[in-house]
Amino acid sequence: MEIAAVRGTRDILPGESRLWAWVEEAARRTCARYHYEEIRTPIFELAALFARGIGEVTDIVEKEMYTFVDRGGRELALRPEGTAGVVRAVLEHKLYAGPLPVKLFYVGPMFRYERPQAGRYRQFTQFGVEAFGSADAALDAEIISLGISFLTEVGLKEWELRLNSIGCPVCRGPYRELLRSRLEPLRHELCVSCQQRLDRNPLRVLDCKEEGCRRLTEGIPPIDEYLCPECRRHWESVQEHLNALGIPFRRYPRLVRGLDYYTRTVFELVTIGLGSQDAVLGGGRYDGLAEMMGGPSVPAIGFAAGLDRLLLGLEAAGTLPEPGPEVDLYVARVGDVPQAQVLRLVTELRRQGLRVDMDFLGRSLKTQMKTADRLGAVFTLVVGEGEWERGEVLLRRMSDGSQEVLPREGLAEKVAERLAAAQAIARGEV
RNA sequence: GUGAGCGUAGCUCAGGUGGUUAGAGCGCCAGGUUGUGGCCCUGGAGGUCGUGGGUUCGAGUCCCGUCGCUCACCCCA
Repeated sequence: MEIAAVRGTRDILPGESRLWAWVEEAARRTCARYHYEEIRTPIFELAALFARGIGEVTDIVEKEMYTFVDRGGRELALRPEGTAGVVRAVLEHKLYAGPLPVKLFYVGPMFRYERPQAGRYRQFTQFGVEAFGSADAALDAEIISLGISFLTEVGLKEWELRLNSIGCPVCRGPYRELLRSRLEPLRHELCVSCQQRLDRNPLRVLDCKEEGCRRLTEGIPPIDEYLCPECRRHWESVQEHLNALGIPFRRYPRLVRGLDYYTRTVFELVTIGLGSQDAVLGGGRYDGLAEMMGGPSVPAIGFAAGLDRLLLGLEAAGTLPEPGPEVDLYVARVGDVPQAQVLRLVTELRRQGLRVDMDFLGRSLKTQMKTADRLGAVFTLVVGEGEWERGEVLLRRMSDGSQEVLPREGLAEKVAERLAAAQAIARGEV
């Protein structure tokens, strides 16, 4: 086999796929509780959408997009994140003209051309939430609360909420200039990438991990001391709401995030045990994005959670759910019973709603039992020559090995009864 | 794009200083019980040692290239 899954992509095999279904269900359940509804947007869009939405000078747009030209000459790109497409859809369908706020979520694959490493893939899956049409700080708190509810729902207990406000264009301008004027004289002492950041997006110097850069920026007052009155009020209100909800957070002045569209609130939920890719959920407010994309001014806030990363974190924490039984019933065939009749019986049982499998390899009873055991079958139905000729089958309860002979007629109902009883006992209800 | 580490059975890995038929555990299949799972025992199948070249009487082992994977930087979920 010389053809393998391409770099940065991977197959989710049975065993892991059940975990994905479980995480996505948790996301859907959580969204339902907060009344956020699902939106499904295309996996590819015009490349210009992302350039305009995310920012021309971001790494994502400059070097990480999967772009291609289709047969019609359109410049397209696989979506590198979810927000731009959702905003496009909201504008295109004028959802902002309906009941507000518009509260949406999505789950699906995103694509970025980066070097893969732990918790980072070229195709990865994000669960994201966006709310449009309100600048109320209570909505910021709701979104953050939703994010935490989701993490709680999947059993992630160790997290830290990092929170900051990066203001609006009005207050960010002067602060950017302050940064420039303070750092320009020290330019040669900054790391190479920070020297570039100084020209392009000075805010990003703040979250550089280089020790040297950190020291140089230590004395600079945090951005939240430079917020305009409206942004300051919003920032304080967000914190008050979180306090009222009992959600602990850490003010994190260095948190600025890399996407251009953020305004005011930015936040990150980080987890432990994930190496350097520990941010499992991140987002913020983007009040200017709709307008930047040619629509009316629609304030909005959202987050995206990396599900690949989240699953890694849960695995590291050892809190993933145990696999349950794969079938309710395994049907074992012994002797000269025609396979066609067994298949028919199995199909009847399945039509009753039971989860049933059977042997297709003509293996020994012992091996079939072993298979039933491995699948976690609650019962094994032994279809043997003798009983079959008398119109009977043998039902074995795997937990204790007890067996009973049942008539072939009306079997599905009987098995369903026994199964319900066994499951009630397993749940400790009896 | 930069740096480092690693490629041996389906999986996880052993294989001092080069030496004959390349091993283990788990998994799979069969048997021990001619109709009964978990535990145990026996046997079996399964490997171009990533790949190409070089050194050598001889390379899984040493050298170089190449491909792949992993981790980190960058950035981000």
